[in-house]
Amino acid sequence: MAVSEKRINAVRKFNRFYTKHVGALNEGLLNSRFSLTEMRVLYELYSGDNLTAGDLVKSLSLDPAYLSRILKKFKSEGLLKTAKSARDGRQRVLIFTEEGRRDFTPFIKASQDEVAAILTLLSDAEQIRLIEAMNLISSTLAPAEEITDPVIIRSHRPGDIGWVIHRHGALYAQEYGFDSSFEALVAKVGEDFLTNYDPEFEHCWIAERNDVILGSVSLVKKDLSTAQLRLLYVEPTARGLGVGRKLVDECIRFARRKNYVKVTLWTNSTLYAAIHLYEEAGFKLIDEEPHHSFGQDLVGQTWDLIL
Amino acid sequence: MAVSEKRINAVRKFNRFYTKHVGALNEGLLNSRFSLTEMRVLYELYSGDNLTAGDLVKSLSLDPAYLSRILKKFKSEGLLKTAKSARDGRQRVLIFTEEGRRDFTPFIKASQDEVAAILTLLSDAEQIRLIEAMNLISSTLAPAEEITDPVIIRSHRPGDIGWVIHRHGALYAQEYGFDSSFEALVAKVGEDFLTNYDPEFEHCWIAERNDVILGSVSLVKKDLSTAQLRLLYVEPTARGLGVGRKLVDECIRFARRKNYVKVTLWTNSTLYAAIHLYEEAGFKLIDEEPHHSFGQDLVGQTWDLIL
DNA sequence: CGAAATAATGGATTTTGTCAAATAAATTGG
DNA sequence: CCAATTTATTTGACAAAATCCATTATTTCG
Repeated sequence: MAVSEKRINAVRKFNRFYTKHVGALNEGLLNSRFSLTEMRVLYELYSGDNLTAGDLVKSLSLDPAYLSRILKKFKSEGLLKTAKSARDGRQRVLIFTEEGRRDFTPFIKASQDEVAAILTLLSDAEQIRLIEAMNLISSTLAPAEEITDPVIIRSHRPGDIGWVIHRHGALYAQEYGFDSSFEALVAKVGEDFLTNYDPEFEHCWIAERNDVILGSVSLVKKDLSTAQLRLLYVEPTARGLGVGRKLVDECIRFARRKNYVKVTLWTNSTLYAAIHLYEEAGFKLIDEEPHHSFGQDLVGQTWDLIL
Repeated sequence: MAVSEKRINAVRKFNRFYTKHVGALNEGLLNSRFSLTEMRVLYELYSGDNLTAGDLVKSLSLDPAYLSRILKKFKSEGLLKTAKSARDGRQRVLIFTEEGRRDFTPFIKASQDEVAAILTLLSDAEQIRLIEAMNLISSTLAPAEEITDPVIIRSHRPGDIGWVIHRHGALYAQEYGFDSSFEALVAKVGEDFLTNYDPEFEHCWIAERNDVILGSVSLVKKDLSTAQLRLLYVEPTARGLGVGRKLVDECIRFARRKNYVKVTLWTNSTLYAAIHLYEEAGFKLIDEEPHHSFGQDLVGQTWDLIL
């Protein structure tokens, strides 16, 4: 399948742009006593554990001979020490000395400061979008085996319900053409949740990675035995990470713990991704009914899960 | 304002990731007769026009002497020719010879093929998302002088009111320790606006730059002759751009146009930045009254502007 | 006009990276 | 078990890439 030449060149343009950008960042560290390659080696050793020369050769694509000399220098300076590997007598495990770790920490700090200086120029929203974009690129281009940062599920904090309203309003308008009355409905639900929230029997979960929110869901008390799942949302950029499944699972676990007998939810037939999640979790379609809302002809659905 | 360490490290992680990624791409071109730096010089010349050595030194951050040697080699190989600049006799304009252009084209092709090979592994939607993410990163990180993009004031769209709730909830919790009941109040106001919005006499303005929201304000009808300014918000990182002033001005202009007699607003005494804006716009403090709300002891203020 | 700044280059040197071969320990296949 | 092969690291010799300092030719500025 042919790929559009425009897209190819857009990617190449970004490659050149980012090469320059990283180059500029590295210049800041350039007047130190370590070269760029030495820095990369030290950083890899700093963050990894029990690494051998061979590991570094592979992960940094370095010439073994070159690396050997770099390590020799570090050893002679007292930054590193080596220990014969227990598993393989040919290997040396590389270990930072106390002094080495102390000497190198300032460079980590400097590198962090440089990035921080760039981030402070951006608004909170810009930072979030930047990191989301970076995560998207990494996970798209990374070989599957590479691990990405973990998705964390936490309880809601101030601002989170607003975020839920914001994202529902924006995304459903964009993808399904819903009008403002949908955002108004979500705002009503959100306001109701914030005002009447009973922590004993209700909860809201936020999924995030790197302090960037990826999705959310809430569970409220409908009556003594029934909980209602509401406002499930997953960022388009986070699809495929299992965020939706994790959120639904949290809901069900919480409902069980609180001795609810049933979890119910209302959704619309066009929201395939969400409905798929509900089916997988064991929800059954109870009722369907057409309605005209949010400027669209829709089919509302009620799904129940008996616990 | 401090930037989250998680975010800093997420960015640094991406930098390392992309350094490796580009490094891997470059390896493909490595067994050619050009070095990486030579390649970058040739790309720059290939895509730019009428460049001088100085231009390249700046855009690629190269040592002038080093570049001079690279160019000398290219000239001796017949890839490039130079012409004295008309504007400045010290400068030489660098021009690809026919032969040079012909010789270099295959490398462009090879680089395109390499990128194409990666893109073909992705679905159409993934390609689009990848490129969008790259564009976002480029425009976000482009050198400061290029970020003089204008701040635009526009009317609200779906999702915007949610954003207003989100940012109020998050920032006022962080800076003033307000609890969730504040977010609930904002959500109530927002929901009310969305539900009862009368475009003829009410409005909400969003300030944004590069499609990123920086602030907002709304004006609603209180009675026939009085408009109420509500929910003024400016991103902390956008302070000093005149966003707040622009938003308040819009409000007042709109109120005048709609023949309101008075604009009123309610705020709290601790919100100095906002109050300063109101004073500058001509608002007068009418009434003050202590209250306990949002988990804090506060002093509520009513300000009026007679039009 | 003369002094200072700028664009480009040459000389000398250092730093960085590469290739081939050597050493030493493990693994494999009979 | 042992010879052959493979793997992890090191050394030697060298080449390529990059830098520092000084110089020349122009231009710009006061």
